Amino acid sequence: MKKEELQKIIGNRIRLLRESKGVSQQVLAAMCNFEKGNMSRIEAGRTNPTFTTLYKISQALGIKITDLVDFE
Amino acid sequence: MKKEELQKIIGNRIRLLRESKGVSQQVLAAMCNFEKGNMSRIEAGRTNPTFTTLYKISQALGIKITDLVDFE
DNA sequence: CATTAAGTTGTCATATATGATAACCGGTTA
DNA sequence: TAACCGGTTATCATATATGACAACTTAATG
Repeated sequence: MKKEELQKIIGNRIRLLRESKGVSQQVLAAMCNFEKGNMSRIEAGRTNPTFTTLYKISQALGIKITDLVDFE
Repeated sequence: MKKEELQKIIGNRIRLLRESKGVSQQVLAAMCNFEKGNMSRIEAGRTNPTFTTLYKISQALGIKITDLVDFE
């Protein structure tokens, strides 16, 4: 599995979960203490997030990180 | 939860899983296409691995990434 | 039409992950 | 003792994540 593909997968998963919670990128980003533009990049798969970034997002979404990375 | 703490948690988890498979850092690192020194850093919690690095490690360990990040 | 909200994109500085190399340590084994 | 193995640590160059900011688009709303 190639890097860009993985980034898209995790990005799409974050988007899916975020939308299921009915929260905007803006709000979710703020809960993670960063800007909406950065959240957009992550969801678009244009970055390879670190473990701690994924953890922050999972916390903000109110889910476990295991559920955040649960794909395939 | 602070960054360093999270890094240690994931590092310890990788070590635990690696040892349970009875494989050395050297061998696991090679399966991930990097050097043993880098695996040592990750396990020691001295780095904040990216999503793709965690994925590579989970694949090398023959487990799902959900199981790799399954802690607490 | 003007304003606002949501999202995208480009750019920047700074921090740090990655991957490699080498030196080193402790234990084991020939 | 010497050689080897598993692991640690320091250091380096390079790539890229992070976080912030601004400009832009589109859609909805006053």
